[in-house]
Amino acid sequence: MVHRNTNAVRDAALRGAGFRVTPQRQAIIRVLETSDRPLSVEEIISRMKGYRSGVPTVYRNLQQFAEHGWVETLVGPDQIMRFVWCSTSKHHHHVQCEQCGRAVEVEGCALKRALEAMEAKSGFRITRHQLQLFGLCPECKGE
Amino acid sequence: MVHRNTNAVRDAALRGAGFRVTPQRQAIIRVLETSDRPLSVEEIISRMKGYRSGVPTVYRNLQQFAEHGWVETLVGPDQIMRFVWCSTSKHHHHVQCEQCGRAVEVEGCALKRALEAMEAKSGFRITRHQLQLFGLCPECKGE
DNA sequence: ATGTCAAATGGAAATGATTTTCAATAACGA
DNA sequence: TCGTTATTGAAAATCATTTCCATTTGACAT
Repeated sequence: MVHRNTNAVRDAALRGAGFRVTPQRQAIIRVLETSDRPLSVEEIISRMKGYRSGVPTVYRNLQQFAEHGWVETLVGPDQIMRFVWCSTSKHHHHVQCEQCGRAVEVEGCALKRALEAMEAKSGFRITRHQLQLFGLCPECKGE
Repeated sequence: MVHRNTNAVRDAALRGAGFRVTPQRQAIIRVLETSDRPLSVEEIISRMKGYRSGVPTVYRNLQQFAEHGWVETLVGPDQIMRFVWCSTSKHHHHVQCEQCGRAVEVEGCALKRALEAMEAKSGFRITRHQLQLFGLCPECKGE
């Protein structure tokens, strides 16, 4: 029930954005939505059940999804692109656990005041920012 | 006078960190110190006066400098590594102008309060963060 | 000065993630 | 059902970064 409904919502979103509904796209979204951490293309493909997309297809779709604000693309020091599904299209950030790798969204953005201070200091008008947070998740910090 | 003094300071810093003083290292540092924006390895090499380093040498040194906190490595969506010289080893951020590309350091970090709010929301203990700021520099926002 | 030796360099080759090409396939409106 | 057009994916290309390794060089001791 829930599952079927989720799929319907997803397909409607795809169509609404002008996408055709293909099993590849569905599979990519399904994997990202159920992942608790950012995934590389390789990881996305290996986690697909029942359907295996080609590499270029996954890259292409992720790029398109990113343009729609559905996924965020993260490039760490290892130079590998990783992708997180964004449940909200509102401005938000991700915190990732340095121990277990799990990442969660932090909705909203508490940076307003800080950005104003930095604008004053630098003389720049700050129009865009990207914040990556790392730390310990509730479980990992517990021990 | 000033120039000679700057060189002496730089060489002393290199020796102090256990590096040998080579013309390549001096050239890399000189280019980064006098750049008003992050540079790729290709750009660093093409800006060297009088001395041209090999590509692997530049990468190796930049990595070492980054480990010492002398440079910050930025990887943008174009997947190319760019490097900025950090005049201070204290925590700071960089704002880059989206129009002209110029980047400046914003010393200090006004995020303390914001990070506490995000810790409360997420349940994570935030230990590290990376903030990239973009906007318009004083000149470019003027028109 | 000179010798010694580990650190440093750099050309060439390797690596490997991402992108391009293009022919085949499939979604979807008519 | 059919035709149009987006989408897919295997293979090849791209290209920034890294590795290899033979050669050079900085720094210290003699």
